[in-house]
Amino acid sequence: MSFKLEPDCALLGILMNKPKHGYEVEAYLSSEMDQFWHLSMSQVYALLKRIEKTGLAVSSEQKHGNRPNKRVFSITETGKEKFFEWVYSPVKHVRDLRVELLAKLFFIKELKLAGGFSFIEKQVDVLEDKLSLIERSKGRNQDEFQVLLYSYKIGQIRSALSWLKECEAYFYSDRLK
Amino acid sequence: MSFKLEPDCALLGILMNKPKHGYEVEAYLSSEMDQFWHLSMSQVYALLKRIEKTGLAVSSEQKHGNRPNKRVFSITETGKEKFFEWVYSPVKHVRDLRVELLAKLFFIKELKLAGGFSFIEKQVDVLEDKLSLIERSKGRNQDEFQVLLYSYKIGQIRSALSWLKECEAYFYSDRLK
DNA sequence: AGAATCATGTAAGGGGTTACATGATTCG
DNA sequence: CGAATCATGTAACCCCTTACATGATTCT
Repeated sequence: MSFKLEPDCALLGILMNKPKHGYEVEAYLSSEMDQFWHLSMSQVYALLKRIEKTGLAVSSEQKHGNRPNKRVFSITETGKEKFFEWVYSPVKHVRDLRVELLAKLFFIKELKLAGGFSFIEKQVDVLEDKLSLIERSKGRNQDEFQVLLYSYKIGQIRSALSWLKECEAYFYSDRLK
Repeated sequence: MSFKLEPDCALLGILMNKPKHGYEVEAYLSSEMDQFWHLSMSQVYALLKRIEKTGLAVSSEQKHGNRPNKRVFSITETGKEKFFEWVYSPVKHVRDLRVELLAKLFFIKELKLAGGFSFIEKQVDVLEDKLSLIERSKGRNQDEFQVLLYSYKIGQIRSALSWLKECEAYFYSDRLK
């Protein structure tokens, strides 16, 4: 893992349905995902280049009239594997819920992938483990400031857990898969 | 503002009590602040250099025996102004509560600064404004996914707000200042 | 005619991480 | 005697942001 996975995997998700060129990817991002994630034009091109370099996608030029060529990126088999591995892995840190977990949920819904319900269960487990670890540490600790920090984390995790219940409702239709 | 304020201002806080050299700053960081914030040795040296370049601190070499010289950094008047401005400003984003707000609270307590209680009030106001904005947007919005995102944010802010009540208790002694 | 959209990038610059380089002293 | 601590940095590398450069087409 030589690069940060998050933005690359999300772009892979965008290429899952059909091959797209940079401008198209950006258009998709800003119309469908802008609510929770944003990438600049330049960054999209840079990431697509990186994704190609690491073998997760391949590109080919498409001519159209005398306008500049489009460089169309298609996801490879390796890319698909990477994407599925990513999309079904719960995030490890609470700070990654807002963007990365949202992105995963988005793709599971958007690409009509199976297992959304059980994916959320996995994320719940991760957070519950974290919660009980912190609660135990808090009990053992006397430092007032440290206790304040633990309280913060506990609050954030509890609120995330009850939000995940809402997410389960959103994925209710996948329940039997 | 040509640089990210957060780490620089925190280092300024460490220099507030007395001048320190790089190694000492790092030692302070890892013994007192490591619970919520970490900087590598190299990064400490780099940041101190930057702080000096921007006039927030000055350094002088101190010889001691035949060991390598210490470069001791002292905060300047400009640096102090910057620090006070930073330390009493509430953070604008929920994502900055965990590290940056904690750091501010830490310094207010550690340096026995006045106004901790009212600082927390300011932070509460910022979050309440954000909360009511989001709640209004949520009411107007029909998209299920967007609503899920709003729910997440609302949950995080509510939990942060009730945590700030705990912080007020921690700063109770400053109440009359 | 001028603005927005389509379409692709490069360049410069800042931020941060990890590894590397150096060397004395002090503790166990 | 070897490990940890004291003490300072540089170099390489990756990530991301902003600004810049180019040029056709289509909408108003």
